[in-house]
Amino acid sequence: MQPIRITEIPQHLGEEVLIQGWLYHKRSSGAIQFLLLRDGSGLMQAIVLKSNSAAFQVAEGLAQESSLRVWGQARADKRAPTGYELEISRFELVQLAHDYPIAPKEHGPGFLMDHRHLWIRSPKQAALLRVRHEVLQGMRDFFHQRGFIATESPILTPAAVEGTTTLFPVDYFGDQAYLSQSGQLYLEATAAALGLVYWIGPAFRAEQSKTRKHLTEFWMCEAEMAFYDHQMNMQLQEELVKYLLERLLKQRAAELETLERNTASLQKVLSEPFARITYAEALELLAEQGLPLEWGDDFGAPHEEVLGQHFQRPVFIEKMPAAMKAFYMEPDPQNPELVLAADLIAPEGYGELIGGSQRISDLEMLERKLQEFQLPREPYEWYLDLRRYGSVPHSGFGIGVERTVAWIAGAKHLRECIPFPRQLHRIYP
RNA sequence: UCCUCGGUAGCUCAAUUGGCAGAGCGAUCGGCUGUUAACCGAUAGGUUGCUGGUUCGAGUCCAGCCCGAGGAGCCA
Repeated sequence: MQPIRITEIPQHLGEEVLIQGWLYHKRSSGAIQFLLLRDGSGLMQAIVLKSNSAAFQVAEGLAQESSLRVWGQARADKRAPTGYELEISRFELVQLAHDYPIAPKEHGPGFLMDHRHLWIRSPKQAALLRVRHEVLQGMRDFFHQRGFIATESPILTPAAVEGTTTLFPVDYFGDQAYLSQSGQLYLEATAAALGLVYWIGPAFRAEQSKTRKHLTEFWMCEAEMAFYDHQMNMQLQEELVKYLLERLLKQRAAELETLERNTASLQKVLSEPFARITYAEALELLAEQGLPLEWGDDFGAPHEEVLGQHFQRPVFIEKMPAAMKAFYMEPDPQNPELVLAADLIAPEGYGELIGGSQRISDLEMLERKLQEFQLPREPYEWYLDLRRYGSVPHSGFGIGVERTVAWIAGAKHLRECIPFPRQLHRIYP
């Protein structure tokens, strides 16, 4: 008999089916035992009656997370937690588990993180990982549908991309190399080769960050578009985020339900355009809200919170002072003190989702900027080549995978939005 | 790196002014004819993070260290 997955049960009511999975939880009441099974796709209740003595005996000896194959009749039953249950006729115990460490009760974050390899089996964590899958698959589909080429940037890099954030050093046959903090510069090269490109890959930041919004190893989806200006860039970002939201609300409603996500605020985001304000307007708004900033100051967590609260939807903040952003950003033709960059701030306190900008295409200006930012020229020679040979206006952005997952899923902490998070002083398991 | 809080059974937590180390969950055994983190009874389970100090006596007070959590800065 071909096994079916728990999510397929509604299509097999009244049939004898085979489910392969693990025991999530067990209850018993005299002549009946209730087994809560999980198979990776979902949870479902199975029952064993005492009249089936062979199966009943096996069920009595089962402990949490024992692996098994069960055969039985699938049916609808209002008393079952998911509305469906399986009356077991036969068992095959694959492996009997003993003393599973994670009990069906509350645990502290330290304990759960030490057992992350097992924690991901619990319903909410598994749901988060399915949401993550859908977000990543959505990104791939979105770009593929628009004719973007999926490409790659190197993880081992010879120099800092932006020269600012702390990097993880790696010994590279005696030379100093670093784990990449962004694939952007390389994407600019592939965009000049392929036109429209994107990649999804890890980024590494050795910041001593210790907050729920940061990981030392996280995933970014970065896109780079030849002949795109700043406005087209923001438009594409908005379309991507809305596509992901719409897809998740449709395809992963069950997971969002498991996660107890209030989807009304997400639905609302779909119904209207994202807010767009300039850095100068943001400063005015923040001053009105009692959080004044000096010109040139970057936003902190409380400022992002206030902006998100004010708009109740994602908000682009564009045209920041050039000095507070990266060297490669195109100056605003209206005011060269500003750059054609935009950050997309998520609502509900989830922080910065996207950072993007139009890139400098003029060779002389880029050379000048390297000097202003006191960056060495040699490591960037190849990057300058892109401005020597067929330079075009181009733009791009990077969207944080975990932050997108956290926002859509309503997760409190980024560490739950990646299978094995890497955090300050935590690299086990 | 800075600020705040914490570390007691496998887990989540109690323990009065410094005076016999406790409960629930989990585990094990038994009971219960539809459970919803089922319920009822029993059993096992401890170097109170580490080192030193004060004291007749320290889980409790003091000092140092280690580890964890939350927040800040930085960013995606």
